[in-house]
Amino acid sequence: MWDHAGVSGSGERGAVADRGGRPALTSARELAEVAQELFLERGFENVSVDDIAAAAGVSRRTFFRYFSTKADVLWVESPAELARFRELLAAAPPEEPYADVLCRAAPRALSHPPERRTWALHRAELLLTVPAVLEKATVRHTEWRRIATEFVAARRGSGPDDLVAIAVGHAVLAATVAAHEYWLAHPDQELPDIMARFLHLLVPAGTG
Amino acid sequence: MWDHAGVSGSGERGAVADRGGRPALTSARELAEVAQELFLERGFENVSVDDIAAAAGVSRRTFFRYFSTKADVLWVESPAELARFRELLAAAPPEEPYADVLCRAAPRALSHPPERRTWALHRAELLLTVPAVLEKATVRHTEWRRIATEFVAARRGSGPDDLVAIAVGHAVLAATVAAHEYWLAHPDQELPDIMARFLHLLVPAGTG
DNA sequence: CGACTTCTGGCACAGTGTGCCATAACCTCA
DNA sequence: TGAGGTTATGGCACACTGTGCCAGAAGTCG
Repeated sequence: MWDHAGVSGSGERGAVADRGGRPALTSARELAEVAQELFLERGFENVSVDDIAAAAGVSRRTFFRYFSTKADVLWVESPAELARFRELLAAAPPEEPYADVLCRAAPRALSHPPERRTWALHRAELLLTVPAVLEKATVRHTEWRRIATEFVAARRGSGPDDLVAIAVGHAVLAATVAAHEYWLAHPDQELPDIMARFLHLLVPAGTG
Repeated sequence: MWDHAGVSGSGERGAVADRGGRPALTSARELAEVAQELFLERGFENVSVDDIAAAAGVSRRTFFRYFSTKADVLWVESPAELARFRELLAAAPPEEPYADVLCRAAPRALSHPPERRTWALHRAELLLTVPAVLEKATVRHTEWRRIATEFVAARRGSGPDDLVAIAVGHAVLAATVAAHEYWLAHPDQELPDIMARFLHLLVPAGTG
């Protein structure tokens, strides 16, 4: 999940040296591209970091400067998606019920242009089926959840102990994960639609 | 989470040779005990498998015969808890609404005798705060969720594509995780109570 | 005793991730 | 042209994880 185009966040070194210094040989995106291709060909565990580095024309050591983990290479877009989620929530009209805002913002933050569809599907497949990758998901999931929780807490004027805010955060995450799994099983349907359905099922609506 | 006493499942070799052969020097439980102690003292990442093995009086190689991963040592009780969850669901009266059954069974499957309380808290802390451990949680979470989903699907007479069953499964898991996190922040409260509250908030009840 | 079974320990090996350091490639300013 | 600063790279050594392989220990049974 979290598949979408956008500007990479942390690992990005950029292809151009704008502040002087030696220009980078590659970029986080380029590495991610190469890696994902190899993963799809041979399977995640059958591709070593050396393989990725070699295919990208850099050294192993350099790879680990762009990504701190072999699995992290599949989460390049995550910071952009999280940022978009945050922005969509912040831009929502204050009088709109928070449940509605979330049900609208979450699918949109993870939507992608049509030409990226198969790419996103491939990515989702890797993220959801490869255990080693799935495990690394926890950190991103927590962040995604935290955004929703804090949004609800702010709307409700409550603190970090608000059971409802916590519950809604978990519900949003659960719906997101569920939707991606369902999408893999039914690639003919559209991810945002699936997400919306799960969100309406899962987000506690009775409380405003 | 998933903290409770019970008979370990897979890794258990037992302390007695009942089918002939050399008797085991240790047991999965014993290893887990030693390991958890070390983790609490020095922190998960500052304890190597060699350390655990040495403290338990076995070789590194033997440790990996009991547990396939260093983190797995913290999930010894998991099979027992999953089994209990399954049993509680199976034993529920068929006329009771599935949401009620789940809200009753889930907290009970993870409840523990009072003398294990601090032990369970320590365990939960390790499971929820140490990234390397948290990551390994996904597999157990999936199983926990699957049990709930299949139970609901059976009750509703639906298949694996039933959105409601999937959503409820995710809701049960979300409530379980949320409850454990909340418990860590409020150790004075009782875990089953917290779980019940989150379950009532999160499990879609409108659908029977 | 020998035959069979199970658990153990040691070793070698591939792979991951990190710290350290020398060096390459670019900038600006003189 | 060259010096000094900055950034990226590459190589090496190292600790650790997890696995395959195999010899051998320690029981049971006939």
